[in-house]
Amino acid sequence: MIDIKYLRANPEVVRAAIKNKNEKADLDALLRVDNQRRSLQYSYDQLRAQQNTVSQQIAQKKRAQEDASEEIASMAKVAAQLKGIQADLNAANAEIETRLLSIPNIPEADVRIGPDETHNEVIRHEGEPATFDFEPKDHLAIAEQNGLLDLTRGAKISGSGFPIYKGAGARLERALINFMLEYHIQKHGYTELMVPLAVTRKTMTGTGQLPKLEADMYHIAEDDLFLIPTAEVPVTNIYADEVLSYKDLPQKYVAYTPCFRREAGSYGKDTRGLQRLHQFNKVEMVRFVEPENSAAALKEILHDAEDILQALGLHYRVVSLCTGDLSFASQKTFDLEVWAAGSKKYLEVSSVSNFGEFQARRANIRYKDAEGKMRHLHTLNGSGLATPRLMIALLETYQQADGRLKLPEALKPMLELRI
RNA sequence: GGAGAGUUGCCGGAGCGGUUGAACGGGACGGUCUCGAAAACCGUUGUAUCCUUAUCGGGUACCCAGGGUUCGAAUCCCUGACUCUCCGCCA
Repeated sequence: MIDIKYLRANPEVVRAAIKNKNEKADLDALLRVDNQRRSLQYSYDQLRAQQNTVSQQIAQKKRAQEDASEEIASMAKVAAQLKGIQADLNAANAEIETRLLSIPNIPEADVRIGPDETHNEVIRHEGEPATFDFEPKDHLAIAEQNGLLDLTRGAKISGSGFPIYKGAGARLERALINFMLEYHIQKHGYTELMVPLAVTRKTMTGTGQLPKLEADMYHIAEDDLFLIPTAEVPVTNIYADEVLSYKDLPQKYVAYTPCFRREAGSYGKDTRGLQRLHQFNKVEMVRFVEPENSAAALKEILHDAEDILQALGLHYRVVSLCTGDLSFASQKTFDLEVWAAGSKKYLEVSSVSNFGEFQARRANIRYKDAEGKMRHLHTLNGSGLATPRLMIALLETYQQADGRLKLPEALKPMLELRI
């Protein structure tokens, strides 16, 4: 959530951010209601002050057994007046809240301005693409030959986009999740959390998925709960409506969860095999930091995610997202795209973002700094990593001429696989 | 799913509808004392918003949330959320 005081002072900055992020929001209407609200609040406060004073006089008179009917009569009028103002004030506050929730975060100054992903900037490449002395197959062919997946039956029981991992495929998936969790816990110092997979509307609003993305969520109407699209949602919200101490910061959490995405309107776009799913597994890193440390923390999370790809010997590139491709809540994001050697393309396996105080404002997460001042902390997160496309890259990179796989050493301790 | 109890400030815990932002105790912070510490004593101890985004000072709101009654609500009424206990169901 944008600070309304900042918005009042810098409407043009916010207007530009909305435009550069391809969002829509009526700033003028918001500023107008904000003005109304403030003048209503002023009238309200004045009348209340009067009411409080006279009420005490009434109390005194009553105690002294004097007649206070005149005061009571005049206060009855004030009370009626207050009721009307209160109603207007509530309406104004509700409208401001609604409009404010639809204003995106402001991209950092060094984020390239561009309309869509074609304007993203590839910052660097790491590792070398695998080379073969045969024609490499794509992951579906490899999975089929080794019996790793059963997408047909997954679709039968739940619809397309709900994969079944089978036999060695299931074990590999489980090994990957465990490998990444342990890596972040042991080498990067994260604390693991296991969190609810269904969350409230308020929680979903706290991190910025709602109201914008409601159509992309699986919703349980009876309880008004949403299946999480990422562990970011429950993990970031663990401190909603709390005040931490600067001594508690920074905090680093890692969580594995399945993720659920309806992906409304994305049919037919890169959906082959495991590329785009309604349910997939992901290990997510989340950090709570003091504002002055969030830029450095962003780089650290990026490296934490990259470490996984490097440990698995995969070639990838780092992409800095332009404004048009930034998520609603993000102010700066790097994507990691892994090389799929058989499909011969880069696939996004991680998104690492700094949200500044945007989510902290929405979720009302504050902390007291060393001077005892109350401030909003900064939140960040990064996938570390999402498994489906990682699986694609692994299968395609480590395939051999006979169709069997020779998986990287790093996974050995997690699972003795012979496939 | 059924029955009951509860939700007050950093914590514990009071609070007849009218100087209650809230007794009392604890904690924390500052000070006195001390070579230093402990103890003792004194003082301070919230958030948001507005008046003026300096300071000082002041107004208003906040006792789970939202409504209602009243001149006036932490206190009365209604609805909801959550917590605890008992019963039922269940991995």
